[in-house]
Amino acid sequence: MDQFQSTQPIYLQIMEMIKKEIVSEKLLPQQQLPTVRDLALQYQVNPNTVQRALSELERLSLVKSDRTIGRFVSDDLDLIQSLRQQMIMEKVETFVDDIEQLKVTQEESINYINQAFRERKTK
Amino acid sequence: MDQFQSTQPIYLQIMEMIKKEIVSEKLLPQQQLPTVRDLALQYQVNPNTVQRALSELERLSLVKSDRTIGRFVSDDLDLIQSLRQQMIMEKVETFVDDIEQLKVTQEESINYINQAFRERKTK
DNA sequence: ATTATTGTATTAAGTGTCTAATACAATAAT
DNA sequence: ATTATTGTATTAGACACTTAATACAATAAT
Repeated sequence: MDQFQSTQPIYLQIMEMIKKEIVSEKLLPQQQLPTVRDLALQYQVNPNTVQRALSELERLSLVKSDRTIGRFVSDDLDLIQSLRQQMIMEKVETFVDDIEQLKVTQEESINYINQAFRERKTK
Repeated sequence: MDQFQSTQPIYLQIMEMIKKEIVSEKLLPQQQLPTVRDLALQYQVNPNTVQRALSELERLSLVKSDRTIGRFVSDDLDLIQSLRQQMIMEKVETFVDDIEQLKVTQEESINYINQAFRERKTK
């Protein structure tokens, strides 16, 4: 489970992974997260690195920690929903930026996207 | 012109920028690049950082340097073409990965993409 | 021949990330 | 009451990236 790319800080990559799990409801509102130590084992990184990712998520109010009980996903549905929308738009804008710089037209882009989705459904 | 994001090494970001300029023919085959020192001024970074980006590009055979003359874009059209295709596919796959993790459907994705293109054309 | 310009190399210092080891604080579980 | 488990904090060291300052090598321009 060495899933990290070397060019981006690991704590940011962990943040992003957990954010995705929250907005896609793999982690539900109020659900308890694994402990810092367990996540560190799971991700094969130092507990401090997980701690850093989690405190950033706490800064965004996406998780709350009760000392000695554990950490829980926020129950603020509006916050989660608006974060999801924001993440979607950011991915879309970045993609269209990139693809335009590569001189790919709108029609070609759509074809590529459809093709990629098609390939995923077959496997 | 402080266009760099802090979480990715600058030399990689410069590499990516120049690669995009080559595959999109803003830099033509055999065209001379600015000097290391000029690029450093232009990007507002240390010459060593530019040097690192350029020697990576040289490792990929995308540029060649003639000592004391300067650096030139490769004239290998096949290489450039296949790099472009590879970059496109990588952006597409990454986008579809991300968007699926955000629980966005194929149809919704297409709508978002079309919308983003539409907005660009009006401004 | 001399000078200027090119790419290249080296050394030192500063910063951020990550790990390791350890400890503390609060409280649920026993 | 005691113990175990939770989040949190601290200190030290290793490593990669970046900057700064400087120098060298090769050759085009003069």
